[in-house]
Amino acid sequence: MSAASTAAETNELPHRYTAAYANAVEERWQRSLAWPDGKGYGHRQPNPGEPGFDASRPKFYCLDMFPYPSGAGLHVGHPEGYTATDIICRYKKLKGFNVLHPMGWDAFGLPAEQYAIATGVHPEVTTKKAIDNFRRQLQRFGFMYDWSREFATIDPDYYRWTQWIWLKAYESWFDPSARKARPIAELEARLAREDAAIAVAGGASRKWSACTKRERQAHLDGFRLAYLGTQTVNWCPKLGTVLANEEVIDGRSERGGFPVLRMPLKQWMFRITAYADRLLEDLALVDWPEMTRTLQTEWIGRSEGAEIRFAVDGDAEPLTVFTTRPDTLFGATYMVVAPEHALVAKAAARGNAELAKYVAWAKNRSDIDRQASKEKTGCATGLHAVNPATGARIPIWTADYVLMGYGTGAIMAVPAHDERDFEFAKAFALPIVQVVEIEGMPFTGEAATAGEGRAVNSAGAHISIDGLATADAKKAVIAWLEKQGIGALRVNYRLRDWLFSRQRYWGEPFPIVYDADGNHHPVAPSHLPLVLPPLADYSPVESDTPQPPLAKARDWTHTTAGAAGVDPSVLPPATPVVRETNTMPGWAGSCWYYLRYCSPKDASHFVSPEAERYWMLSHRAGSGKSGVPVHYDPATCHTGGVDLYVGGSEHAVLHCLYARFWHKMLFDLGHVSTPEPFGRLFHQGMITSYAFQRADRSLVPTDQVTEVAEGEFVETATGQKVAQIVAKMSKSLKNVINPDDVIADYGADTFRLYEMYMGPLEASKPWNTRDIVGVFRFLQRAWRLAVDERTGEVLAAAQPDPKIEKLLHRTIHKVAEDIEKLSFNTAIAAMIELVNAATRPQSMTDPTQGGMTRDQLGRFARILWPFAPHFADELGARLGITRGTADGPCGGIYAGSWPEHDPAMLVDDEVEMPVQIQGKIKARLMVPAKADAAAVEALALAHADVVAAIAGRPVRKVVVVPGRMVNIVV
RNA sequence: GCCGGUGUGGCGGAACUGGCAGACGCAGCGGAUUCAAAAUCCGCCGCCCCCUAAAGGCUUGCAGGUUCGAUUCCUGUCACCGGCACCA
Repeated sequence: MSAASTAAETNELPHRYTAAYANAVEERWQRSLAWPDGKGYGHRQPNPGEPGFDASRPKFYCLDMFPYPSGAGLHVGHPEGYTATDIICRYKKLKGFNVLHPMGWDAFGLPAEQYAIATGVHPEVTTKKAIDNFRRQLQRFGFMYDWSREFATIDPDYYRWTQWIWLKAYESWFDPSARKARPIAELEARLAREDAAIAVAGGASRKWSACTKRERQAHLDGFRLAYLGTQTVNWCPKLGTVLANEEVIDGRSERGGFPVLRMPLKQWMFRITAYADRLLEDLALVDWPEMTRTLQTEWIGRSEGAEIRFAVDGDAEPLTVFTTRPDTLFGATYMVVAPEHALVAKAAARGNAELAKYVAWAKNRSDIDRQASKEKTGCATGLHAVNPATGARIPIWTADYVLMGYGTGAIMAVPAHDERDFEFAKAFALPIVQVVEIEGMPFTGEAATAGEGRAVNSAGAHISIDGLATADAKKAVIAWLEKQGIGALRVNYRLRDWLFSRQRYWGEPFPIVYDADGNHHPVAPSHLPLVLPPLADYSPVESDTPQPPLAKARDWTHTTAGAAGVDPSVLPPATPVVRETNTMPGWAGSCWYYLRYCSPKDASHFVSPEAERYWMLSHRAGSGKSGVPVHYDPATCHTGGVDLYVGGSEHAVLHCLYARFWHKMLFDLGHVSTPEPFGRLFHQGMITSYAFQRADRSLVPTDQVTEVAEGEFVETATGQKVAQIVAKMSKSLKNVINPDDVIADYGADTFRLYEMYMGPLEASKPWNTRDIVGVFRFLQRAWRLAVDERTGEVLAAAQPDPKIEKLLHRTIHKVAEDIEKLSFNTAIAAMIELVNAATRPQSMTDPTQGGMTRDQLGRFARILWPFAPHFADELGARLGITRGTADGPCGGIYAGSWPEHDPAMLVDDEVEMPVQIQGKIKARLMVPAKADAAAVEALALAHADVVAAIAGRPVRKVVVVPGRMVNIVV
């Protein structure tokens, strides 16, 4: 299948565009455009204020999702998005934009650490090797990144600022009245000024001035955006680490089968829930795929309802629940609390053995198990609550279908109108009372009826809502609850605060120390970075209590406040302290990397304010403003951020939500100028591969299959027929394509063209090696059109062919339009059509006849340049239009030189119009493009074929769409 | 179960705002060139009916609807893919 030529051909046609020739051309251009420092090649984009910066040009910030360099190198999915962004960036350069297109490495995290533990090679070594390999591969594709801006998240110069941003969150709180983050010092000053009463340990409250420093600190800690909180996690003592839910099966670790405990663990959290509403609202302002916005909306999961406090028999503390259906309060016949709920512990303390047993069982039941079996389980607590509407004494149960992490971890159960409550009531013989009548859904007692309707059986001594529609009933109940002081309107979110600690080595250390009393204190920003200490043994510790690997670095963890860099006003320098040994999760570094690219070398800011403003802030199209805005103005500015962000939809929720959260914090604190990080987001589809499937749906590796006939495959060993299907590429199926091999066989330009020609960028599509030759032949044909394969001389027509000139204008127009739409497959199709039309027939012996003129070839080279840059640069050089120096604005073809097209060339004088009768085409007719409807109708009705088809029937109606078609109804 | 997406020739795909379905590429077939082959150039190429051709009929997952006209809009339905999943 190799496109390599034979030796004989090479001798005869030394300038034939073969794979070897393409590779030589590509490597030569990559060398000739290389920067003297050897750090890359291509386009270096200066910042405002730097030499060579042109303020008159518009800006375009285009970003690829941060790659995680694995030891396996690039797979064919990586270059798909990267080629797309390279095309649009090169196009924007030809259109005269200042283009920021950076690349770097997301290099902390679990995969590298697991690999290191398995191989015994330090993650720093393997990670750096993987980065070097990734960079080499990306450069071989000819992607014109600004390599002068490259960095990795593991660089101390970078994670210094990751730690700095985390400290900003630590030092801030969310002010609900202003709906934004503010320095916590402002809160502290206000509390002192107002001498506010604050809650202190033991449930008492005390004036600020009467509180101890500790009490004040504890109060403030409850407001921090980065705070120490407790969350139930899957802890595996044997593995010495926390496990994700999907890594736990039947209470045991997926790997090794070791017992896993669900235990509460104190860890660093982010108060992302404070931003839930803004994260939701601002989704309306960004140009993102509808699907992604929907996913984030559902992830945040806003729901409106009420909080209701039920009095508990024999307990001063009420039981608070959240419900979206306060109108069904009369139907609440029992209560359920999560097994982790504080009330359960109180009840169990009375010596209820059965309850204790149930709770112990439920607590260790993993989420996976709960999902596998939705059979209702539970246990009565022996406690009772009072339904405030009916005054009835109702039992309080505990059951694991109520989740501690949502709402208040407690519900009022309305079995008549909630499927889950109904199942539970049936299982434990609890009373069921209908309180809503739904049209078309009579309540029979056989099943719950969920939905809106009218309240029934809802009249009591204190409140009556009978007959009210659900919406009104809700309002009435909430108003009554508020008046009684036992409830209120409340908004609840599915989104939970973000667990930000990992018991792992390969991550950013937290700039935090603890004193002897366990109080935490920040490291002063001036002492950053807090460098990850080198550790020879970074494998997890087997233990019943979490002991992160960093705990082994005793010399590092045990230090003094002064040595750690704690401000002397906070702790005296000689105070012994212990460092935080958890590290940040893999997400940390990717939450703000797009900002660092704006000024990657700035030693005094995480991003230079001027650079940040230039690249991130812009006026909205049609706002009538131009130039760089001074500050964000919602009336005239774009929501902001990166102009085009391209990456897979697997990051649609977590990464894109976390980054938005960080960005909004920084925006509130005045460190960035836009409310959103990514103005426009696009997901490229997945590149799949063919795989083979037996009749029983099991899969067969590709190398164990033989094609016996066109499209017919059998398993080689058994001769059984197998079906060809589309599947993800995987090592086990042996259907993985290595980009290096494809480049060797066809060259990088062909690879780029093939991936863009496969189909729409957003669609997932199967790799088919057989199809690559199509775009390779296109390049060969284009080369042959312009260059003599024997001599290497340019072959140009002396005179332009008017038909080709017209087609060239149309192609220029279409390619520009399609690039703007990211419709690269159709842009390439248009260029193929142009080249096919201009190709000389074999019978044409005089090369100055046919083909294109030098000028036409030059314009063609420019529109091809974004797609196949090496080819276009080589052609451009032969035509004398390529500068070919490393520091040119584009490296190759000139910036701002996208060819003009003449709009007059896009219209035809005469058009062919089909004539339909009853919607079926019966004739075709050539009419002047400007002909009016009446004239076209007359021409159509006079046409011989039309007359014959009408066959004397009366014409009832004639529809004429000028320039399109004629439809005659008889 | 819920939400979202996608279904077009042998294959990947194209089609503006409801207006000629199948651009372009692959595969296949035929021809020119060649001693021959490769490469190249030219042409054919949705399905059915048919010896062939003309003519005709059918065709955008399936069944309906709206319309002069539907791949496009609406209703129902099937299949596949993705996400969420006891969220009160």
